[in-house]
Amino acid sequence: MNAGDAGEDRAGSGSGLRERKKRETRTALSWAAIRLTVERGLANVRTEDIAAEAGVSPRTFNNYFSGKAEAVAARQIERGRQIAEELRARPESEPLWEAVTNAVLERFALGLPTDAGKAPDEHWTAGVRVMLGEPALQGEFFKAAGVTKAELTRAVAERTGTDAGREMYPELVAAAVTGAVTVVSERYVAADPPVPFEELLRDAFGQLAAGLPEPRRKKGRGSSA
Amino acid sequence: MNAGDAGEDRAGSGSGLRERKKRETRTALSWAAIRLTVERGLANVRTEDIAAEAGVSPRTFNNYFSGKAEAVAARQIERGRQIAEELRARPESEPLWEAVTNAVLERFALGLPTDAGKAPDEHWTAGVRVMLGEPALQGEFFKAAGVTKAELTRAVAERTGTDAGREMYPELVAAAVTGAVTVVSERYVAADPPVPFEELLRDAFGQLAAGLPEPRRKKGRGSSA
DNA sequence: TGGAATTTTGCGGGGTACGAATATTTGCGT
DNA sequence: ACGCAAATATTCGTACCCCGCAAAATTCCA
Repeated sequence: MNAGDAGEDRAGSGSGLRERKKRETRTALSWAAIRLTVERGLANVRTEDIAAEAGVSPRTFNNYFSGKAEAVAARQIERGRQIAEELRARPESEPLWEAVTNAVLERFALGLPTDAGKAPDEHWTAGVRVMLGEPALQGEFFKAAGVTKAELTRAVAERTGTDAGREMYPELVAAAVTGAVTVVSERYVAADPPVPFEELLRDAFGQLAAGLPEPRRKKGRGSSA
Repeated sequence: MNAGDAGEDRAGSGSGLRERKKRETRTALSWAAIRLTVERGLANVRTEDIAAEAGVSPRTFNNYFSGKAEAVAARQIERGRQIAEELRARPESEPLWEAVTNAVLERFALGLPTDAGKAPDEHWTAGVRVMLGEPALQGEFFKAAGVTKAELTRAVAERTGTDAGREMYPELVAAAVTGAVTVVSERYVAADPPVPFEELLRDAFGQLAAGLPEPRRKKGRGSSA
């Protein structure tokens, strides 16, 4: 195998020194890529810098990631994977929407400034907003969402006893959920008078579960949430 | 302005010679990129080849597109734009879901082999399937879907008289729709006993509009759609 | 402990993206 | 019709990126 290859590289698989080091290097590289990008902007970060930051040779960087963008997005993929994992772990008794909501809240909304007492660090969050807007990264972010969708599809299929190969249902749910989470996250980050993540999420999922009913507007006013 | 820049470059804007030539060059480049990629695979296409195919200098290619991937995806973006446009053009009387369904069918399902009498050309369609799977392109494809989502968001907001800045509703609808269309397209392309596009689409939208109800499975079998 | 499996690394080559300067084409006023 | 100004295309040069290859270093396990 060639280091970062797609083999059974899953986060918690092997326990040998080898596997652990590989995972550590991978995380270190991804983390370095993120930090440098937030601080200087993607264009001013060379792969060489990232490698140096993680303490490996430049060539090794490309053994793990095919490019800067992929390295930055690796974190999001990991988070998505954890959400799917959490969904599988929810008790069978929970209705699907409740389980999904809880899974997202459990694994996604952790460590967010409004919810935790972290130091928001204006400089950092501003940089993050810039990073999320980088055109060269958005493709990879969407791609990450695609991976998450795939994992959620499997989890939903399992949970509802549906055959994802035959029915569209699990994939439709997964697509709607990832889409909604994306929307919610953007709103959450951009909200100027900050809004609790959970509130936005429940609102969004509520609309989805209700079939996205068209808000009948009376005369001139839009209805308020 | 520098050729392919983001200015008011919209498909049907200016009518001068300048604007037209620009649009023609752009389409020629995108089309060339697609054709060569389908025939040889993305890795065996140099930007130089694409430029040559379109009859411009290599440097000019990069004045229009930031890379091969973007050039290939340009077509999809255009299609998405047309769907949003069609949605705006649907009569106000149509309920939202119906209007969306019609808009998609009108502008998306055109020229599909099963529906039209085109020559399927096995060689070509096989190449297309390969292209759609190219990892280096998927990011850009997702990005294209993102652009479409944005356009749909505006169209839905207009149509339902909702303020997309305040309410999540239009964006949620747009996200769910683009997600569903993606799922449907994949199924349609992969279906071995071919299935009509319209059938899949109505099924998917039906489930969305119904709130994606969890199919209560009885004992051992999944329910059929 | 010793060899097998795996990973890291340096090197080299083919390409890509883009800034700057220059040439060319188009739009438009007179 | 002419010629100037603006927009666009081209040429050239540079920095960087991605990856194949094969040698060196590390880890595994019997």
